[in-house]
Order: sequence, then C-alpha cells, then structure tokens
Amino acid sequence: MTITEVSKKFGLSPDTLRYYERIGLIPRVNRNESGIREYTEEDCKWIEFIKCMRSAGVQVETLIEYVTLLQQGDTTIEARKQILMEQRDKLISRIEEMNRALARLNFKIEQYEARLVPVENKLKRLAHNI
Amino acid sequence: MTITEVSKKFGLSPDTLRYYERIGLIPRVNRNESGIREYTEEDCKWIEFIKCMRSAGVQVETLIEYVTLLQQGDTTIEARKQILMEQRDKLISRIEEMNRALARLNFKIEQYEARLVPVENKLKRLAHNI
DNA sequence: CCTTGACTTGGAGTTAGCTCCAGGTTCTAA
DNA sequence: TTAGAACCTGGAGCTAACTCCAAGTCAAGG
Repeated sequence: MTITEVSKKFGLSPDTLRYYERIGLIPRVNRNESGIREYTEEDCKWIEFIKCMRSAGVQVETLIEYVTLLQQGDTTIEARKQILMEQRDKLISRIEEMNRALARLNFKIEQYEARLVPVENKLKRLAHNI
Repeated sequence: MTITEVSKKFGLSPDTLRYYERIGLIPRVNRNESGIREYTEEDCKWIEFIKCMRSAGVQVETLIEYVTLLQQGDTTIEARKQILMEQRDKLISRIEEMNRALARLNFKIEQYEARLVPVENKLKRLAHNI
C-alpha cells in the first residue's frame, strides 16, 4: 500500500505517518526501488494499533518505548506488560474522570430542559453548581 | 480564600488560576485593598466545574465561550444548552473510543498473563494484532 | 521530450495549554 | 525595621504532537 492509501484507510495524514516513522513510533517501512514507501499488512496492523492507542490519549513517547522494547525481543516481555498495565490503569482513571464530567453535563442539560428557562435567575446557582 | 488555598484545593497551580482569569475562563476575581485576589465560594464552585470539564478534555476555548454567554444573561440560554449538548456528545464518543482501547489493552495483557511468555514467538502475531 | 503530480527528505512553523520570569508591591515575623 | 515570603502584572518560554514547506526525484500521460 502507498502512503496515501494507508493515510485514507486510517485517517492519519501522510505527514503524520512519515512523522511517526521518523520518531520511531512506526518501525521503518520498506521502500521500493525508487525510494517510495510500500506498507505491508504487518505495517498496517501496527498503525491501526497506534491509531487506537493515540486516539485514547496514550502518549507518543510511551508508544515509542513500547515499540522499542518489542523490537528487542523476548527479554523485554515483562517490561512491555508493565507498560500495558500502566496504560490500562491510566485509561481507567481517565474514563472515570470523563464519566464524572458526563454526569455533570447531563445534569446541567436536564436543568435547561426542565423549562428552567423562565426561572433561570432564581435557580441559577443550583443549575450551575452541581 | 487566597490563590494558594484555591490552588491546593483544586490541584491547579496559582499560575494556571491567574492564566484562566486572564483569558476569561474564570470571571474576574475580586481583589482586596492591596490588590490581592480574594476568591469567593462562588468563584470556587466555578473553578471546580472548570477543573472537572478540563480534566475530561473539554477545550478551554469552549469553556470561555460558555462563560461569556453565561455573563450575557438569560437571552443566551439556548446557545449555552447547545454547547453543553455538543460537549456531551463529544464526551460520549471519546469515552467509547477509550473503552475500545481499554478492551484492546486488556486483551493484550491477558495474552501476556496466559504464560504466553515461553511461546511468545509463535503467538506474537496473534498477541499484537487484536 | 516535457509537464504534471505523487512521492522523498530534513527542517522550520504552528497550536493548545500551560509555566516561568522579571520587576515591583505588600504582609509577616523576628 | 528589615529580611523573607507571598502576592501582583505583563510578557516570554516551553512541550507535545503534529503540520507545513522547500528542494529534489521519479513515473506516466500527452
């Protein structure tokens, strides 16, 4: 696959794909005779994983660390597992944080919906503070 | 309350609190005779709300828009509700995205836990690609 | 043969959201 | 009454993660 195909497939710009490769987040992609990137199935699978983690907020640096360990072979299995577990914990707390915010938004929206409109002034405090 | 007290209470640095006020994310806080900020209960409630939204990833710009509308009174109620609903939708899709990433992390970790260690090479593909 | 368009590289620029700093004032405790 | 801590303001600096750009290569169509 060419870079534009991969770009369209995953919704990452060609610039981003090149950038990811440059910083070591994606292992070096093979080039054809004239130096143009030719993405393999394997490359795509990895990119999809990266896309998934990035869009969940996992830091680029962490993912680089992970791919680096991966390339070092079986001796790094424990370290990799550690990273995954750390990221899982972080993800869980961020999800909890977001659920709290969501509950709050829902409450506020309900206030607006319960024809709060005409008595907004009176109930302003209540509506804003929970 | 002084700025350091508020800072400690919400885990936002004094610099951040001043910054938020400067950009209009927090309405102007009253100063005492010698120009030092004196946060009211009201200020604190607002800051807590902002903190909650920010830590869920709601953009500063969006929150500024919201507080601006709020200060313009009852004529902006519909617009405010609109913002809240947009943010709720965004939040929901981000939570979904994060749950997908979480499921994936959990799967990978399980692979590592199921004594994948000795057969890592054989199952490498499976472990990485889902 | 020549132009067009997609690709290459290395490096510079951009954006959001803080974070730090200099230079100045004011409160607090010895 | 003086040293030091905490505060003020305006502005500069920083970090993460892209995003854009210039200058060059190459394949394909007219």
